Parts: sequence; structure tokens; C-alpha cells
Amino acid sequence: MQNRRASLSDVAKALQLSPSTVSRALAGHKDVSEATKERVRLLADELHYQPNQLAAALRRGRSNTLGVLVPHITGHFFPKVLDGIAVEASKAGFSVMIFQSNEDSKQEKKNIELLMNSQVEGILVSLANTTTDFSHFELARQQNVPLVFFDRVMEDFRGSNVSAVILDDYLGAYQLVSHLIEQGCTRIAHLTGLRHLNIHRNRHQGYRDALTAHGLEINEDYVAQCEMNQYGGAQAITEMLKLPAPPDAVFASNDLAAAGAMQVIKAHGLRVPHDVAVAGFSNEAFTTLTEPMLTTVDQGCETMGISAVRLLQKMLNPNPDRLAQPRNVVLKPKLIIRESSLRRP
Amino acid sequence: MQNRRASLSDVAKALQLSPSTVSRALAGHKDVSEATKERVRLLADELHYQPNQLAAALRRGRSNTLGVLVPHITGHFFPKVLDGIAVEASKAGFSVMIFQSNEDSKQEKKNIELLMNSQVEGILVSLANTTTDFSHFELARQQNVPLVFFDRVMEDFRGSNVSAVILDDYLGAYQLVSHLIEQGCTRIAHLTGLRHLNIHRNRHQGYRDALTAHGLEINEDYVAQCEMNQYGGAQAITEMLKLPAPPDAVFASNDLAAAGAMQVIKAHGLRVPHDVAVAGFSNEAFTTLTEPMLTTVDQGCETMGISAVRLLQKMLNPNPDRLAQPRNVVLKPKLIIRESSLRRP
DNA sequence: TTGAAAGCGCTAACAC
DNA sequence: GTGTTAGCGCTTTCAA
Repeated sequence: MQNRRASLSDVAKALQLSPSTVSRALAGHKDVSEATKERVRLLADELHYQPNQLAAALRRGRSNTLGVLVPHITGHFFPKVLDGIAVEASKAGFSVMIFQSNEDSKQEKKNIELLMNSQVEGILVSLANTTTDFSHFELARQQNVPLVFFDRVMEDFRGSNVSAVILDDYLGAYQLVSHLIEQGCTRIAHLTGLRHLNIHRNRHQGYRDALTAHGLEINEDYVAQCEMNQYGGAQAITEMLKLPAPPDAVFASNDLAAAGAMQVIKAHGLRVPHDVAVAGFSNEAFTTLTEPMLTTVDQGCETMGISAVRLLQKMLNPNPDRLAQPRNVVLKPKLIIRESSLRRP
Repeated sequence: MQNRRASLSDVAKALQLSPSTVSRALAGHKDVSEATKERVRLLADELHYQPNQLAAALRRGRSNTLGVLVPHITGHFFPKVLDGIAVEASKAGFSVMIFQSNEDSKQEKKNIELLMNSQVEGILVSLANTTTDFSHFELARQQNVPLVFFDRVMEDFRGSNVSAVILDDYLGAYQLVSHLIEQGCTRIAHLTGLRHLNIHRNRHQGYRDALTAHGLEINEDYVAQCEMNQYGGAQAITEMLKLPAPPDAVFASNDLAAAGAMQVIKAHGLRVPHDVAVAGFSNEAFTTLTEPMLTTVDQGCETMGISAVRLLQKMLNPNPDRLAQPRNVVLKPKLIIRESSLRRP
């Protein structure tokens, strides 16, 4: 039953034409007669002819495929960004090959190699949180395959064919903490993730600077590094509530940790936001389902995906007149104020 | 700066060997001398040689790539399944090419063609909810590319190279509704999605049969078709609460709709679960963050992805002795009972 | 307007 | 053990 697929030359033979003419006809080349084009199209349809991309790509040296490498494919953030990437890539006629590193630097290296072997025309990548050695990206650089980092970026990169899209995490955190201060909070805690990742480092710095700018002291007792999930947030806040002067606000670097903390706070009989205000980061879907609804920072995830693809396109088609070097894009976060932090309505 | 990548014959030339020997050496073929292998490996490393998959695939007639087509890449369910697929595919040495149909049948068709053109060795697909015409899948069937449907399946398919992985949605719904009845609920509402999709039809049937089996009448006033999101659930329940005898339990075909309904119920001053019990379907992450926590049905999403890939592998390597025809896999759901439905602790 | 020929980079028969 | 040869299916000069 092995129904071999029809090839270009099958179509050519049946029509007593040469493969080249058929190729041109299907490509819509203008110097093929309308009559021939029509004959070709008709038979191609009938035979369910589908061009072999592999062969075309090999010949052309262009695969029309983009590679994407994310730490994981689950959760809220990455799927949204992937959505943006997929939509924008599709518009530009690219297929997308997706891999996940599972936060493992070894996997990341392997996946970069796989993508390179698949002759992708560019790679969009968000780093695994274990990655501290970046040599595997040299491969892409050397072979001149454009690289766009998004969200979790390699900060000390340099070179002509690397760029990045990030959110202004610092600004988001700064605004959020300023908001908490304006609500009358003075003992503001911060639950942070691994700080060798730019996102967490920047959010933390935004926290510190907002406090300082408003004349508040930084108390290291109010800063905890924890797993950025429900359980981690719960654990961290449990400790802090034992302090002689427990925090009157919690800013967690992501929403899950914030939600976990909020549950513990309420379980202690404390009211949110009146005793302790709570805020997260990411604007996940569930933030309107907690009680009270969670104040957070929206990251414009799809925008990030779209920007990344557009940046890549610019790198693939460099504008010759103005010196359109790869640039870095910094997206603006958006503060989403909800009940969990609103003490003064 | 265009650093052309090193090819097999570059390595061969530099070593005064033939390309075939180099190819065999790198493939670990046993009839190449250890000495040669070593020389080859060393130089390949040094030149950062990366095999061109496109060329290899074209030559071999095997692309080592699987195609995946999902309605959308966001939300809870599909990313989880994709995770399972990605992990299992990677184990088997496959790369994965992912497309989303955006619930649009036209897109679906286009994407299937794209996948076929990319010479994927098999396709995993979950249908768009607008798909009623299945002719675009004929393409794959004709060319003998195995097709595995998951979750949202084409039900009237037949043929040698199509199979499916589904959850026993009927059973999940049946068990869940039985549980509500055991909790003393008698006026159980159902919020359902478009019933031409197998998942919603089956969940609804499970609901009806559970009621009947327990001697309860089916009241169509308690059945609403709505958008399966927070807003849709909220709207639907708002109407029902106006009934002379409003429901004392709500089973929504997904968690978001359940959560939306729960918010409205509480806003009406009714207690969950004592006045109205609430249950959803899918066990999304946020179901432990609502108040009370939401009773739901776990779908084992990763398992579905893993099963789908395994099924595909069996279809690619048919077992010659026993008549290992493609089979359908039906996964068992798992009831997750939480506070939102627990009236009798 | 069409055809002939070459070749993208790799693998696999078949030789030696 | 290693080399020679042919060819996967397509595109693209170049020539007619």
C-alpha cells in the first residue's frame, strides 16, 4: 500500500515537460506560458503533489524554519510567548521547530546542536536557569545563524549576530513596590528566585531601589530566596511571619509564589490586604481567581514573541542603507492593581 | 564574516580520506579502523563539524521529525501534552515540529500540508473545534504517513494508518457526578461546550447517565452550553440562579468555567459547597488556589502525550509476528476531590 | 518559453 | 578498511 508521493519529475514526465519547467510553473515564474502553468497546476493537484521541502531547502540553502529553545513548554509564560512566536513566524512563512531544555544546560547544548543540524535560519532562545557557560552558542555565532535571546538572556554577549528581547523587569518591580509603599506599607518583603538569572536579579534591584528612593531601609530579613512556586512561597512567608515585626506586604517575583504566600497569610488569620498586602509578577490567568484577586505585573508575553521574530527577520534581511545592526528590545511592563494590594480604595 | 559551515567532504579532504569513510567513522561503523575514527572525530570537533540533517534526511528518506498540530499552544492542557510529546519524542531521537490551528479548520489544512512537505515521519494532531470536514487528513493517509489523534479525535476514521489516544471523558464525568450525588446534591447543573467535539459530548453523556443511574431526573433547565471560560461559566450560572429551584451543584466541563461560576455563586451570598457544590474538569494548576479549592478530574496530560508518541512508534515499526495494528488508547481519568464539593467530610 | 546539466551534503551499494 | 559511484528531489544557471 506504500503510496510513494508524487515528485516533481513524476509530474514532468506525465506532462512531457522538463522538471525545471514544472518547478518554474509551480513557483509562478513569469516566463512560463499561462497554458503550461495551468496544465501543471491541474496535474499537480490531481496527483496530490506536495513539494519536498527537504530537497528544496538543501538546494536553496534556506530551510524556512526557525528554531525555538525554551526552558519548558508548560506554565503560563512560555506558551504565551510561543504563541506570539508561532503566529508571527507563520506570517513570515517560517515553520517553527521547538525544543525544551528542561532547565538543563546539557540539554540546551544538545538542542542547539540539533537546531543547527536542522539548518534552521535563526534561533530564538530563553536560557535554562542552570546555564552559566555559554560556549554552545558560539556554534551559532560562528556559522552566522542569528540568535535572539528572549526573557532570560545571555548578558555578556557581544558580536554581530546576537540580540535580545527583554521585559523591563526592573521597572515593573520598581513600580509595583512604589505602589505598595503608596498604599502605606513599610515592611515590604521580597520573595526572589535564583539571582543569576537576569529577570530575578533585575526584579530584586527594582525592589531595593524603590525602597531606597522612598526613604525606607532595606532589611535583609525581609528578603528570601525560594523556589518560585506555590510551595516555595508558602514556606518562605511562614518563616517571615515568625519575625518580631513581620512584613506588612509581600512582593513575590512570580504569581505562584505570591499565591502560596497569600494562602499562608490568610491561614494565619491575617487579612489581605489590610494586614499584609500581596503582589506577584506575570499576570497569570489564575490571578483573577484568587481571593482577593492578585495585584501583579503584566509582561505582554505575546508581544515578546512577536518582537523576537521581528528582530530575527531584521537580522536575516539587514537593511543596507542605514546601519541596521541587531538591536535589543526592552518591553515595558504594565502594573495590574487588584484587591490584594489595595488598602486605600 | 560568512563562516561557511564545514561539510563532510571538507573533513574528508583535510584528512585525505573519502567522504564515505568519514561518514562511516562518525556513524561509528564497525569496519573503520579505530585510528581513523579517532582522527576523524578530532578534526570534526576542531572544525565544529555539524552534519546537515536536511541532506541526510533527503538521502535516507527519513527525517527524524514528528509533526504536531494543536488547536492552540496556550492554556493548561495542550502545553502539558506537548511536554509529554516532546520528552518522549526526544527519547526516541525525533525532533518535533509544532503548529497551531487556532481552532481554524483552514489553518489546520494548511498546517497539515506544511508538515507533509517537511517530510515528517508521523503526525500527532488534536482537532480544531471548527473541523467537520476531514479531507485534509486524506493526504497523510494516502502517503502512508501515520496519524495519531489525541484528545479531540476524528471519530469516523477508518484505515490502516490512523489511531487515537483519548481520555475516558465519559467515565470521568460519570464518576464526578456520582460523587456529587453521594454528597447529597439532587439538582445538578452542567455547563458544557460545543457538543460536536467528542470530549464535550462524552462528558455530557456521563453526566446524564450518572443522574439516571441514581434515579434522578434530567432537567434541561440545568444544562447550559456556554463558552468554556471564566466569563462563560459566570454568565451561565447567573441565569440558572434565577430559576425557582436553582441548582445545588454545578459540574462544568472545564475548570475555568467552574471557577467563573463559583465566583458568581459566592457573590450571591451562597456558600460553596454547602449551598452549591462546584466541580470542574482538567485539574488545572489554579484549582488549588481558588477558595474553596476546586474538585476536578485529572486528565494525565503528559501521559496522553507519551502514549501518543509510543503509538506512533508502533505504527512506524510494525511488529511483524503479531498483527500489531494501530490501536486506540483510552486513558483513565482520576477524580480529584477537594473542598468545593465536600459537604460530608 | 523551455530543456539540459549541475550540484546542495549526505549515505549506501558495490568494488577493491 | 577504504574508495568509487550514484542519487535522494529540488532549483538554477546557461544554452537553445
